[in-house]
Amino acid sequence: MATIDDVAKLAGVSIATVSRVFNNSPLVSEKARQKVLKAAEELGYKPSMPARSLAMKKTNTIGLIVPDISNPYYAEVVRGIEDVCNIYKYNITLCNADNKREKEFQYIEMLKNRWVDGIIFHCDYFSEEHYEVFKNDNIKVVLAGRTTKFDVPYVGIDNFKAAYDAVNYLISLGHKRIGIIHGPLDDMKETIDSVDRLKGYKQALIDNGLPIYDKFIKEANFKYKGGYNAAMEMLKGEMRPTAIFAISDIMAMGAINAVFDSGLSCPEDISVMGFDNIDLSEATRPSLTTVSQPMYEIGAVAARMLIKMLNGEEIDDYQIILKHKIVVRNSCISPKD
Amino acid sequence: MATIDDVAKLAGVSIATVSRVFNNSPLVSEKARQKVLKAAEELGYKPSMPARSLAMKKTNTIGLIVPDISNPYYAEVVRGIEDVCNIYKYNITLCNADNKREKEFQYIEMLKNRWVDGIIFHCDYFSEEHYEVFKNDNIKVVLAGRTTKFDVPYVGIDNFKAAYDAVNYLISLGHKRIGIIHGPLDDMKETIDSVDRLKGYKQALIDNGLPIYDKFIKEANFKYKGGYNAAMEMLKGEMRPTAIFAISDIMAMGAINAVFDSGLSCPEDISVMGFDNIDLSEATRPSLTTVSQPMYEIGAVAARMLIKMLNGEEIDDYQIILKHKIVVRNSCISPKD
DNA sequence: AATATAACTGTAAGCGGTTACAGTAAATTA
DNA sequence: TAATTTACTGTAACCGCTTACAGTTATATT
Repeated sequence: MATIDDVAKLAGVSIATVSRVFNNSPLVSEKARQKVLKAAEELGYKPSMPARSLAMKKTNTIGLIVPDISNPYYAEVVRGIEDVCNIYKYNITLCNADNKREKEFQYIEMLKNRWVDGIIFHCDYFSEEHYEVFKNDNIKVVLAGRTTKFDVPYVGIDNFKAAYDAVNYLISLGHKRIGIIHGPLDDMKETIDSVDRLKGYKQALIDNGLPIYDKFIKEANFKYKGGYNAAMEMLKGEMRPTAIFAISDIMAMGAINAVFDSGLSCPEDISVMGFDNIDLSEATRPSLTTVSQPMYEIGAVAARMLIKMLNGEEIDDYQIILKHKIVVRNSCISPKD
Repeated sequence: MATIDDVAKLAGVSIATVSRVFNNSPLVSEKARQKVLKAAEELGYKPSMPARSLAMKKTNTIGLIVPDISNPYYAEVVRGIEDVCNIYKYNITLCNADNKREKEFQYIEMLKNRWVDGIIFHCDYFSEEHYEVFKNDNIKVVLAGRTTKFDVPYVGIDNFKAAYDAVNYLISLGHKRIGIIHGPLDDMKETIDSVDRLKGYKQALIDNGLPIYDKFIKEANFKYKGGYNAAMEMLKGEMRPTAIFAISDIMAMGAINAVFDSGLSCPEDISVMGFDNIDLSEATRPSLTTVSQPMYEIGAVAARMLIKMLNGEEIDDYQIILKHKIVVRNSCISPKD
């Protein structure tokens, strides 16, 4: 590969001039600029990023840590991130940490050694430990899809409110016995999706003067099968709910099929509501009424914010809550009784 | 951040020794090694990748170009890639090219300037132009999920054979009127998924002495709605197929719902077969009989091959065809008549 | 015409590492 | 004990770029 020296020699100028041309410095005469451009063209020269990074202490790269890219939810977020990074000439280094603390820190360490300009971090739970690491190493970071009590920039949604609204919607339809299928709760740490959504669910019931039945609260693993099994159990026995709120669409799909396999029909006997509004939620039968999360926007806005931070631009708000909304389709109707 | 000089000073050795320690050179005394390690520990020193990359002309980074990460199919492939890259201490730079030639070349150029050690390339159609670019720039590349007639390493599946097997399966069930919903054909270029699968479909019919009806061949866009519309049209009018083969699961889901919305039932009236075996294909009702593509393995094997190439290791086979298989579920049964 | 200014241009010192090569001290060998 | 070998260690050049600073022209000013 041609280097800056080759170009300088061929163009008959110094390497400083070549560098200036490629950095759009105004300190170059038009004549010199043309000579350099011509020489570069001839040699197929493009500046080497690693060399430039070393000299400028800037890599134009953003590290991206997500739990699992093969999950459609994160894939959509990442797409949003990549799109805006591409616009601003940033590159993305992708890391799958599987929500494992150890892997996360390992990746953070590695991204640091690679001098990434900043990190977009997406995890289930942003702990104090995370906070400390980012703070001590002075790493520019924005949290995607998650809020936190720590002083860290983020863009996410209000999970509590979203679940609250969802359950309220079901109640407004006339439902009084509403089940929930939530995700793993760990140690009931705050600000996990599952915890917040579960809280929102409970609060909605309370605010409407409805009782909370433990039998109607089931934990699953965010997978289809998990949703299926949880719903199956919930539907066993005498008293069953008239509606089930699954906090992910995938689990909701499992729930719908569990309803059918229990000899009941959806939505006639049991309404099922999802969360996320993934592409396929309109493909189920019945199509899924769900809470829509703006996944692409979460990614795009987070990336935009980070890039602004890197450029030292003014930022109005470091903690952004994007709006969720209820998408009404066919899986929820008023109960018969 | 501490540099190698800081460590050298603190440890009372030269930077060469520090470098040797971090490169596991045997040319260091145990005493010196300990001093260096201690000093590094104390300063929190880790070698800078950009500097190292410049000196060694190796970035330990692999460029990854896919059409669209938000498509679950590619997301799964990417996960496979990332997992093995992580094992071998490689990093991934992710690029979404949307199957646009221009974006692809732009990204290739950019990855080159970043001195990535190699590229894993996933596109719909690998053209001569692509071949030339990779060849001229002497870029190490492996194609994922795609075969080609050019002399380029790849790991993919045999789309022709896969479609052939799928249609054969339907025929073995007793179907004689089988429709296909394929993807965009462009200019009928070779080695596009769609073209190969369409050919496999036709060949299976021919080999079984069945007629090919144009009416039963519909083009769609790999989306749910596209599959739905294509199936709807196919089901209109007098003569309709008894089975529909959609070359992606998503389109198959559309087809299933089109069957229902036509007042027919699946699989009793119309069998529907998919392609890919994405996670959700077991979540549909009826669950989807489909051709399984080993997406994760495609990614993992491609990454492993590229890394071997980068290490100059021996490689048995530069062109690997992974096995597909028919996954029998409930959406296909024998026709009534 | 001499001087000041503007407009470029080049030299050289980094950026943080790797590594060839030369040097030194200790251990072996003769 | 001297010579040779072994086992480290350090010096310095280099990787390809940026940029401060010191020129060097050409142009404008007095």
